[in-house]
Amino acid sequence: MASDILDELSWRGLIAHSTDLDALRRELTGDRVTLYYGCDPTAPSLHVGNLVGLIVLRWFQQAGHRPIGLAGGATGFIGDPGGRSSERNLLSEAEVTHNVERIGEQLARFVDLSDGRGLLVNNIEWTAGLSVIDFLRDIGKHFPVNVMLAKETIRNRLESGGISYTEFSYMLLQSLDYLELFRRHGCRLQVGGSDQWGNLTAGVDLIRRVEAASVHALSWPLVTSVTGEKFGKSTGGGSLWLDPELTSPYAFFQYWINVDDRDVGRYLRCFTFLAREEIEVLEAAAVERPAAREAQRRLAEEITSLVHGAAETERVIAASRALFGQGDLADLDPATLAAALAETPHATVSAPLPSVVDLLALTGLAASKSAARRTVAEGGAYVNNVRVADPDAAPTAEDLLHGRWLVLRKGKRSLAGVELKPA
RNA sequence: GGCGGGUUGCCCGAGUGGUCAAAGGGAGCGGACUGUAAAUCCGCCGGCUCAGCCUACGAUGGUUCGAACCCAUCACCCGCCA
Repeated sequence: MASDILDELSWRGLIAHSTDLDALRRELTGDRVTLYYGCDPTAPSLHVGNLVGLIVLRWFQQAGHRPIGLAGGATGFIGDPGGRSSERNLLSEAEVTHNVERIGEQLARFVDLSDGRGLLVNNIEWTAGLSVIDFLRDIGKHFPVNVMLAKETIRNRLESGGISYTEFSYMLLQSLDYLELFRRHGCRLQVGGSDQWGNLTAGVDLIRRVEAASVHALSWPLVTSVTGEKFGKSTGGGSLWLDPELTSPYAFFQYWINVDDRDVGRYLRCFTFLAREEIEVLEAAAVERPAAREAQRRLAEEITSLVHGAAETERVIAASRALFGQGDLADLDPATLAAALAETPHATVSAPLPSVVDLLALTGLAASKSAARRTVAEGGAYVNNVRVADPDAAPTAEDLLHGRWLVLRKGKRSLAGVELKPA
């Protein structure tokens, strides 16, 4: 049963590279294997880019193995040179500490930590007390610089303007993590995105040299959308965060609802735990009846409940159904309308209603009043689904739904609520 | 330490005294079309009290009627030399 894990991951498009796959498969069919995935605390939240890692950990846990989530309190200070063309800005200690805490909470939601079935660690534990001399003698000695220079991440940086010694050293720290987890917890597998492959194998090499042990690394392909690298960037341009404070569950849900038809099958495979047969049915449906958007709906529901829980997902679905439904907004009952608008960006205003331009800016639908003015001029502004022509006109009392609300829309899919505060 | 090159709007990148809120591309936004999709076409894309005004071309100061463009100083980046 547990032997199916690699096949499962492979079917889901989650295997890019691996060290000896057959040897890994043998280990996985035997005893419980301990594996780890690390995230650096570069922000106070993980984003969808890290979601694959969390999902992979859970797959392994479900297959009976023991996952370790690592929050990089130490590596977060250094900055991973991979995937970028220039140096990172260093974070302050307070930022890193705060971020580690938040990220730990998120990791804990995907990995069952009860009864030692999973672990949460911070690499500051074994690096804080490490002296420079010990580090250079015990770790640095095992890293041939010529090998490091050949790694793709380093090479890219050398070609695009250089790299500091600090970031150059990142690989050593990540390798040290693997070594420590091997020693402390018998960790024999590190998983990560394919951009981490160089760091993953560096750890494997270090363990072979120091401990004469053969351990494994497994990477998944970086998830991309058909239209290019903008995956994970929400339509507003920012990242899609897992933290509801940074990306509202409504916006999160909407992102997945709007996924391109060509991507939806792939995303169902790698971002959900739905059974193969079910995904195949959904993929077929997406081809045969694209208008129904069943696959996107299911994808959005699954991922949103994975990240934000079933209850929040119910609220978001209800809101989307109410606001994007065919019916007249005026027909929605007050409770439904209020609940729906609560999920969208919204603003509260008092007595004399502001102009449409002000409302667009106030709710954040438009980045500025100038942008709002443009939207109106372009015919993209709607109040209660009715296009607005005059940017300076203010909605009247008759426009208010149930005497209190306005549904503001920009374009086809950006909605916001406005509530009139009772005088 | 020396010499040379560079720093432009979300990103890339043109611009070397007025015609510059700054070419072009990408991203993004709106419209038409539609399926809260893609493709295509059209329009937009610094801010504001919007036929006008304000702020911007690494920072500061200067020359000039006038500077992203000239000069000086500083900061950072890149290359070559020591």
